[in-house]
Amino acid sequence: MGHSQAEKARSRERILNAAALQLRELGLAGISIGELMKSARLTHGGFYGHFESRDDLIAQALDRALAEGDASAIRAGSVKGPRTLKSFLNAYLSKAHRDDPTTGCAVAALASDVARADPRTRDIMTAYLEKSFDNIAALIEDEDATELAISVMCTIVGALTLSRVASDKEASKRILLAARRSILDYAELRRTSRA
Amino acid sequence: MGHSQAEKARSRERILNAAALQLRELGLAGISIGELMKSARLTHGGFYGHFESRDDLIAQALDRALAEGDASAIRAGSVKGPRTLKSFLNAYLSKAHRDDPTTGCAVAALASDVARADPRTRDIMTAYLEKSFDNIAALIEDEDATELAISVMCTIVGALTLSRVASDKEASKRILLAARRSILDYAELRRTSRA
DNA sequence: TGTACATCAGTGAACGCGCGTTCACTGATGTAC
DNA sequence: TGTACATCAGTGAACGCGCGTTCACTGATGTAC
Repeated sequence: MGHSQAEKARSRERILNAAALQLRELGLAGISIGELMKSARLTHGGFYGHFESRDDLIAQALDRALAEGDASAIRAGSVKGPRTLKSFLNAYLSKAHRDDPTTGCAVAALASDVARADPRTRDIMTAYLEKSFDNIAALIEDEDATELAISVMCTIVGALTLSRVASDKEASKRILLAARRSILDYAELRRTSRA
Repeated sequence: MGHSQAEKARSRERILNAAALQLRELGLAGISIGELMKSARLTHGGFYGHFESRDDLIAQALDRALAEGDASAIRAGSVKGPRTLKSFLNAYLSKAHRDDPTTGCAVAALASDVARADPRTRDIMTAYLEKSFDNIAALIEDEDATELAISVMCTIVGALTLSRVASDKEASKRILLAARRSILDYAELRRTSRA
């Protein structure tokens, strides 16, 4: 069985990582402690040695899912060359991201779930949203970068979510492309109209 | 008790209307047949005289919620004067709409839920999305109205959802305003740059 | 108009099930001598 | 180095609960005579 502090910490990590994936796959309501512990190669009873309650786990898993989705977007967006608005959009609005919610952006995967959740849970995503706005604003040269960044975030989250709703492959692709083109076109128009 | 066909149909309507509200309030996973029947002033057992199963109910309630949310947006958007992109956005991205999901747009309320649902459920929302794109396109004079309409839909659904996530009143308002201003600004820039 | 009967919308007890949570226990490891 | 004991991460049976679903039943209404 083993019981060093380090081993316990490792178990906790396995649970939390699995939860961050399952949260995005199944939604806030879809996570089950039994299934979660099974996928962390443990039995359900041990859960309460690591977390206070299901709510506590969900709060922490949401935090992790947000950080992880963010990190993977940053990685994917800068694979070739420097990180630009365009490279970021290409990664975020890609088929790969659409088809694998479990490792992707937790906002797109969980926004309407979290909108219905208790304030504590909403606080967690709200804090991440502010960070996202800043990150996107940093990719834009514009006199009102923050406002544009907020609207870009709304568009890409909406587009990714709706592309996952769309049961028709063609329609799904069209949503991703329309969002991507409109954002880049708008950014360009603002730049030229300023000159 | 009463048992004319008309009375049964009226019971069914009560159930379906309550379901359409509760779906947007609680999400696909949040609807409970017991609670639903209670709020339709019936007992749980009677449910199966009206619907085949919970899944069947959810499919029909989603359809109704989408239609109802759409109708209310159209009504609100045309209260004063003619229906324009601006008046539509004012209604859709309003505090009133943000604060009452139960009677509002079912896409904003349920998109990430439906993204995880079975194809049958996704079909229902997909069909509605296509209609929405057309409705929005009709409000725009643009040479590529459809593409713009898709991106507008993504932005307003994202904005409304994220404004409901935001636990801070100020931040929530800022999201609605940023989306509204960006969309109108973009539409305007396209118009002037064409000339 | 009044009585007897058929219909069937709605009732409520019962079902099996999976859930979150608790807790007495196990047994591998670390520590003391 | 070897033995005895304490620690405590993880186990698994048990809990109460609410869920979706089934079904024998009730009793108000509509119909036939």
